[in-house]
Amino acid sequence: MKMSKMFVQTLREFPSDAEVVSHKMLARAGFIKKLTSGVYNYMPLMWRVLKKVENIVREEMDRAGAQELLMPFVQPKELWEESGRWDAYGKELMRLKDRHDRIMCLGPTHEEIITALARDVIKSYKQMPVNLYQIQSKFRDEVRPRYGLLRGREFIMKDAYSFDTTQEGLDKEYQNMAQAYKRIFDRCGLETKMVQSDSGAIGGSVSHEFMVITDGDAGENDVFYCDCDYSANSNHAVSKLPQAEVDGAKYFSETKIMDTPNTHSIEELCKFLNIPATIILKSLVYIVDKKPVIALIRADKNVEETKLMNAVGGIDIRIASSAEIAELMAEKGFDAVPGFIGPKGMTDIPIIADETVREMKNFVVGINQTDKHLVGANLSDIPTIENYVDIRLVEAGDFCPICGKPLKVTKGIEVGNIFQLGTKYSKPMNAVYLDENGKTQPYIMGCYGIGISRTAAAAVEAHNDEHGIKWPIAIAPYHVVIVPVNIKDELQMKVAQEMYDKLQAAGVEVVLDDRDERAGVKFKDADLIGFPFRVTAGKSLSEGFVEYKIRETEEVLKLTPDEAVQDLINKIIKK
RNA sequence: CGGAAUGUAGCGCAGCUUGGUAGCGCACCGUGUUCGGGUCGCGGGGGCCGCAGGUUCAAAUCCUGUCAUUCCGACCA
Repeated sequence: MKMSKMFVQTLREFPSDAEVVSHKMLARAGFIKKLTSGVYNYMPLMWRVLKKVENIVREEMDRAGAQELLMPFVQPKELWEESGRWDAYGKELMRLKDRHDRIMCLGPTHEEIITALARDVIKSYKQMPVNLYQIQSKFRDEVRPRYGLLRGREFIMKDAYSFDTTQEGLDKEYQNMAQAYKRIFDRCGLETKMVQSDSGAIGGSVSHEFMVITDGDAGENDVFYCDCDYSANSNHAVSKLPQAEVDGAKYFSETKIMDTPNTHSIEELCKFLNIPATIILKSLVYIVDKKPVIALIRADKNVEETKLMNAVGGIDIRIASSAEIAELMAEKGFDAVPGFIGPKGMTDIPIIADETVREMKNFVVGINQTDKHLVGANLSDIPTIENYVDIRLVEAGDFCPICGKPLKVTKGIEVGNIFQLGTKYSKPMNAVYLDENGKTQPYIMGCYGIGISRTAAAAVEAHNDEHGIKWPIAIAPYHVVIVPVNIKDELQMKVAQEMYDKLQAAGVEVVLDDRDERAGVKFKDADLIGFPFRVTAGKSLSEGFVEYKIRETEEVLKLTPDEAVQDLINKIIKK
């Protein structure tokens, strides 16, 4: 490729709407151009990168025994009603009408479609196991698109779906996919962690996310991990806690109601009573699927909302507003403001207690009276708790649940995920086969996603410096740029052209920067675009050398043109 | 969906307070100059000042509405 012909425009400055480094770099280097919020044109350089990621994914999926197909991007409402997700999925599902007023949606994922397809084709246990995948654009109408390709509304995704007759079969395929994912991200030059996670709206039980670990702003998820291999997303992490004072006996000799004026926060209450937060039972009101839920937890800890939501089997959760709390109090015949709420009298409302509550004794708890708390209370003094569930948000410094060492926390970008769906879709959609005994059974399903465009952006997050991108070789748009410093210098151009021809003949993807620009411009663009290698034909040609620069390490070698060509062929083609 | 800001040329911005010929830098075209880290000069082209109303002799500028974009929060792969 001649640089003079390339459809690309690098910018002198970063676009003002870019926040994270991958977005800034990709926009400035001419890889992407925004069409509208969260929707981007993939320019030729970007498309080359995306195709490379796709091909790695494709090769590894095929190698793992999966088969590629392509499903429709526009989907009918009816299938989503069958699975129950038409109402459950929320506003991210982009809904639209066709000319006959039939209601459709743009595919944010394809469980419904693949399940419907499978039930038409897979009639017998003999047709399984099977794993089907596709690579295509998805659309999710995100509330707030941002971070360029990391969180677009339209994005490219690989999604795979497996069908098995047994849980053992699913387990096996799940491991198979986990290994394929490891290979895929390794080949893309990305270091990832496989972490336990919540399965969110897709549903199911077991799931893991593949996270690119980054210290940049773009890491959206907290990942807790330990030297011993344990790692989990914050919405799924569990931990052991250090010993804490959980018996308030030395502060309270009897159980009684005490005046605690103006103690609206735990901090104020601690100060007023001169006690640690570990002997306060905190009561929080959440709204899960529009209905109130009370969460109880030791007051020095915080509730992890996804865990709480799962504990009551909901699909949507938020903390209650003070108006909603007031309404709830009025309904139950109390008159208390936040800060004095407690489980007392909360009949017909789910009360979920965290594991930390179990061992508390002689503690302080709200009793739904403003400016009062019950002190020296015990579990027998509050409504019977039927279920103790871990709903606690893990914090750095908590101890690893496996080995007991302190957990560390880091930020990660989720680039892939794997879920065990079980019969979550096959059952409601009546997607069944006949087993060996001629009995009808639902498929046991799994699903496996990789964000293709997000992976490319994550690679930029992980590989850049102040000058621009440093693409890993496997997904770089081109391997090498050859820069004749002055295109009017016949020797420089001749050597550059010869190297270009040889590299191209050997299968190296090479760009010849034949633009009539000053050296500085070409060097800046080469760094910005992020070619892994740059070969400069310039003044040292008088001594018979070209300059050979490795973008990743900034290492510069003086080689003869033939040596440079050979070295590149060795590194890129023969690797 | 709550809070905040911004819409002026492909990109980055000024002008708006105090209404009166639409500007600057980069990019683009022509030309000369320079030639190893975003040269320098001269000459050009390109804008319904987001959109719609209103006030006014006159609106990028003032008023109202609307749309879009971005940031913080909540949510989310």
